[in-house]
Amino acid sequence: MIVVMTRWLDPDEQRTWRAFLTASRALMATLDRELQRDAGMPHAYYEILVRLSEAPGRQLRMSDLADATGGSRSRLSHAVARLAESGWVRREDCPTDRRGQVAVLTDQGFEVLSGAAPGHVDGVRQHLFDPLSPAQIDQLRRISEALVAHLEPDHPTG
Amino acid sequence: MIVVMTRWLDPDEQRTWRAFLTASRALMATLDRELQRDAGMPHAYYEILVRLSEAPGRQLRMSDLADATGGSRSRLSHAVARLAESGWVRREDCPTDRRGQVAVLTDQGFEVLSGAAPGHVDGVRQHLFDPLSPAQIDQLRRISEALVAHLEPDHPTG
DNA sequence: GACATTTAGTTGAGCGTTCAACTATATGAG
DNA sequence: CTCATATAGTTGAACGCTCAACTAAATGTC
Repeated sequence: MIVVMTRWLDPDEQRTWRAFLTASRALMATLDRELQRDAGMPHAYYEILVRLSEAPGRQLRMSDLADATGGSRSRLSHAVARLAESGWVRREDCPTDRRGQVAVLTDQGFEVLSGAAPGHVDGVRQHLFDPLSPAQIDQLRRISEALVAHLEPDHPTG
Repeated sequence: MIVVMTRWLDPDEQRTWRAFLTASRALMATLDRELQRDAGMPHAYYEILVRLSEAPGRQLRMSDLADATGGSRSRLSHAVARLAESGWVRREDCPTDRRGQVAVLTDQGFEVLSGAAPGHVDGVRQHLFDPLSPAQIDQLRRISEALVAHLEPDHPTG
């Protein structure tokens, strides 16, 4: 039996990891707080509305919506239930698969989204893009895509 | 009254923002799941133990610990209560400020941390550092530090 | 065509975070 | 010294997410 020793993070890696942790956490916390304050919804719910608004007919199968927003089916089920209570999303039976459900963005949901979007985009600009140079923005895209490509293969969906 | 139009994200910015969102979410979700599975605690709690283990006497004032882990005092209060239930952290009155509390890492807490650390570091390596080139790792540090510098100034602490 | 397996989605409990309200002590102004 | 204010920390409710267990319908196999 061979036990491979853990290679610890050297000071530079330590610094990178903690900076990344602090930055992404602070960024998400800030955007979440802004969205909660201005639109009364967390960022995760905003994203659901965005994906629906972009889909043909402003509707999407639950599974597709779950994949698009990168969460479990369970999470989406709860989230759509909540969004339906608010009147921003409506559920419909899927005509082609009797197990399926389709989430539909309501007109009211579209209104709310339209009201929230400008402020949110301003926030993303202010907190993410403005502090970075064009070169850094490009680097961030490549880095993120490399990480996604590496992580995606096997992520459980609950 | 002047209303400044929101400048929407162009396709490139859109792509960068979504990639970053997906990457950081998937990364944190993965590390969280691994830590929960291997050590029975979420990443946020692991971080609390790490900070305590690094402090002189393995102890820290609640406020300092809250700042170090980048969360609200309320969150820390709840978290330390939970960690104390597990026997990993102990509270003590602060000798110099009678309002104050000191969180102390217990020997058992140190053991648990020592057991969890190798697996977690492996995870960070595997999911964050391995997919990136040395240049990208350097870029990520600079980008993260720029974002932190821009965000830190005013973040409410609840 | 019957039966095992897979897929779609829901449900409820448990947990961690947020928010607002609160207690208690420390600090600063007059 | 006194009173207003600021700081340290806690508390409970509301909320969103995870996990495991579950129902129901679709698909593959013999």
